[in-house]
Amino acid sequence: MVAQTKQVGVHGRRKPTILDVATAAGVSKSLVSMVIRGDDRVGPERRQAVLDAISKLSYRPNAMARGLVQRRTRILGLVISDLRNPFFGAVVTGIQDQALALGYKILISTGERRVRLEEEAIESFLELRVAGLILATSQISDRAIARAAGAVPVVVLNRETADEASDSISNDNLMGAQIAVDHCISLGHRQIAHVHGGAGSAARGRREGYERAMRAAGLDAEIRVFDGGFTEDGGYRAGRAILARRPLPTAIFAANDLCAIGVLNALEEAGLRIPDDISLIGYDNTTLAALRHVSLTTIHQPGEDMGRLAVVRLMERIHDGRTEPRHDIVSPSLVVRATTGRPRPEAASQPGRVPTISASRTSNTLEEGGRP
Amino acid sequence: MVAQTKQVGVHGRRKPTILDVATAAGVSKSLVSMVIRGDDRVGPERRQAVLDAISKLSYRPNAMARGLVQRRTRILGLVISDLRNPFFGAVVTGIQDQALALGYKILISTGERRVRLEEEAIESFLELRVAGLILATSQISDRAIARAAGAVPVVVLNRETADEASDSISNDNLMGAQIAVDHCISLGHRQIAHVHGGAGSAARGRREGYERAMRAAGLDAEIRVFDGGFTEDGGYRAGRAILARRPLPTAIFAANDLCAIGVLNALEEAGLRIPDDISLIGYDNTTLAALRHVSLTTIHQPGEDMGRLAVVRLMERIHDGRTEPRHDIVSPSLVVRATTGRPRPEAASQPGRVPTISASRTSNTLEEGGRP
DNA sequence: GTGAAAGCGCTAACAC
DNA sequence: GTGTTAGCGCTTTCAC
Repeated sequence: MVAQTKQVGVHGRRKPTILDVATAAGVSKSLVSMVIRGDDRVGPERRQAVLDAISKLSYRPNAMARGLVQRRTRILGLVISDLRNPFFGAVVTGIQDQALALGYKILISTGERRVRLEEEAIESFLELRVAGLILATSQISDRAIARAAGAVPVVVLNRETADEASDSISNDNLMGAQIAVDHCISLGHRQIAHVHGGAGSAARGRREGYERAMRAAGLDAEIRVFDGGFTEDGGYRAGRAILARRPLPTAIFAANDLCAIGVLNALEEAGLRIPDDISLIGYDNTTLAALRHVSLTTIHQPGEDMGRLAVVRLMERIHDGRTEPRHDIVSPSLVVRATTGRPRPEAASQPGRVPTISASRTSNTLEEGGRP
Repeated sequence: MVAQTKQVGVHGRRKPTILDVATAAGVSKSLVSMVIRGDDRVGPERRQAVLDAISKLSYRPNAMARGLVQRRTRILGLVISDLRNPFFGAVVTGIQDQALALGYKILISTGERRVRLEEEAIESFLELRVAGLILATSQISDRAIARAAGAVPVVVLNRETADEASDSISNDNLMGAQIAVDHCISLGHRQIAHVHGGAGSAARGRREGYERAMRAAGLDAEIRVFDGGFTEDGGYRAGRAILARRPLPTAIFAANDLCAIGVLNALEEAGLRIPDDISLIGYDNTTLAALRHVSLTTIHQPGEDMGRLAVVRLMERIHDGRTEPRHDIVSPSLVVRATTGRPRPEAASQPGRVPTISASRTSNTLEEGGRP
């Protein structure tokens, strides 16, 4: 009765169950269960017998069966919209660290920036009965978030939720954008353009911050917003659009690092030198920005900390039964690297230089750009 | 009997089951089940009643219960060692595409380059009874792979497995490395160093290919291997090590793009110009290499295709019952960008080049460093 | 300490 | 077409 042989390929073989282990070890089901769960009131010899049987059969407990009966899992679902954005690498590290420390596993799903897929990913996690959900995606609808939050604790990263039922952790995009703009202004720039990040709320905040800072500096008339997106490609297109208009801005604040890189590509392609001809500043302080070869001035947000905090917030709901929403806002900060400098004294419209690929922006370009 | 109220926070509430839906709709469990599964022999009015009840209760089928009884899931597990390596972005895209098309979902887990965590991730997937496993990690032990392959179809990416039970898909690292070295040689380089990628088998293959190509060209005496790793950091350290020895190589073949970027950083920091002073070539053709600002000559491997193929191979085992292992090797190809060029003809100045102020300064540094 | 029994939520025959 | 029934593999009282 134990060994029915219905074999389809190597893996069609029926996997051993706890009952098989019990039989092999000559004990009962529950004894095996206790051993697996580390219950201490099991005799050492029987425990060993069970352990032997487990390894002999290479038995692996069925997480579904266990989850079913316990009515819970220790899995946290993480939905990331764009795996290629290195900012999420930092976030994942933080989440993973904290979750592991608390005995939870994390499973990641990505919709590859397609809203439909992302919502399906959430749905799948919910069907799997994950203990909590971390949403690092700006594209999903509020409705979808509310739906999810009705079923399981949810924390949303870098997105303002009007939702009462979910927590959120964001960096202060308004502040970050203002810091970025103020940095440019303090260097002497006035014509500062912004490349907008698209539909998400993080993008909206950054844009809003940009406009506020410009207005606060009396630069209302200089506000220029170009459509871009959170991708290199979007940035590249925005860069081309910027180049097509006159006068050129003397500084550009891009929605995020990826986008800034795209802008950078477009500018360099046109023979402009950064920061001599145009200053450029990004957002996120990803590893990309830190590459010495890129050396992008940017706004730092503490991704790892945000990831860790997300798990903590989840646990408060899961274990402590908290129900009031919490919305944490972490402060961004400025990281000055090599893509921002003083504007040229003379009008900025001489893209005639021959750009050599590697020497276009090395150490003493700053001297030249800074010359009075 | 249906509504027992054991409430812990908002989410402690017992989630609706198929029975609740049946009661609400005034039908039986199995009728509900049929509706959910899209069985066509259900009357339209009852179907609608069920659908209404489902949405009213916001019922969500329990994937664990379903999986338990069906003894299978339609989930593919993907273990990635390093989310920050953009090469895997492409791989994930390919896998996701193909899996979705075939009605499978994918779940990703990462060990953040820590072997222990990666093996635990595999174990978790196995306990979850995933239908198949894709391993994109070079660090895991053969033993662990064999273990996994004993339980479920496994395909390993970019790693040679001696294992009989699992499939693999790799690019031809030997060939790729040879292409890289030959490219350098054809440009006139002889002193070509290699930055080794560490413990993985992909790294080993690339190193082996490097050495073979060098020997084939009669450059046995010029073989220089520096420890690096598949990270920017490792590359940076290797770059420093290279700089500390004389004579400097005229070209460097790095284990992968990330590593090459690190080398690049070290070289530029020392004032060297690429490719004028030293040529540099990477591996993977990640988005990183394609950034115009980096513009790294590199070896392309078709990540998306490899991802898609991985899913296909899995399906062959899952559905067609294939049991003989298949080991696919895809061909890498050369992508020439801006980091490789002819070696300097012994400290002579390069005509036809328009050096900027900074460029002339940095080239001086090199002459000094390169003098015997 | 240990074993028997009762489900967890669902699907899949199998009757009606 | 529709309802009834018997488990899937596991944990968890509760007797012994």
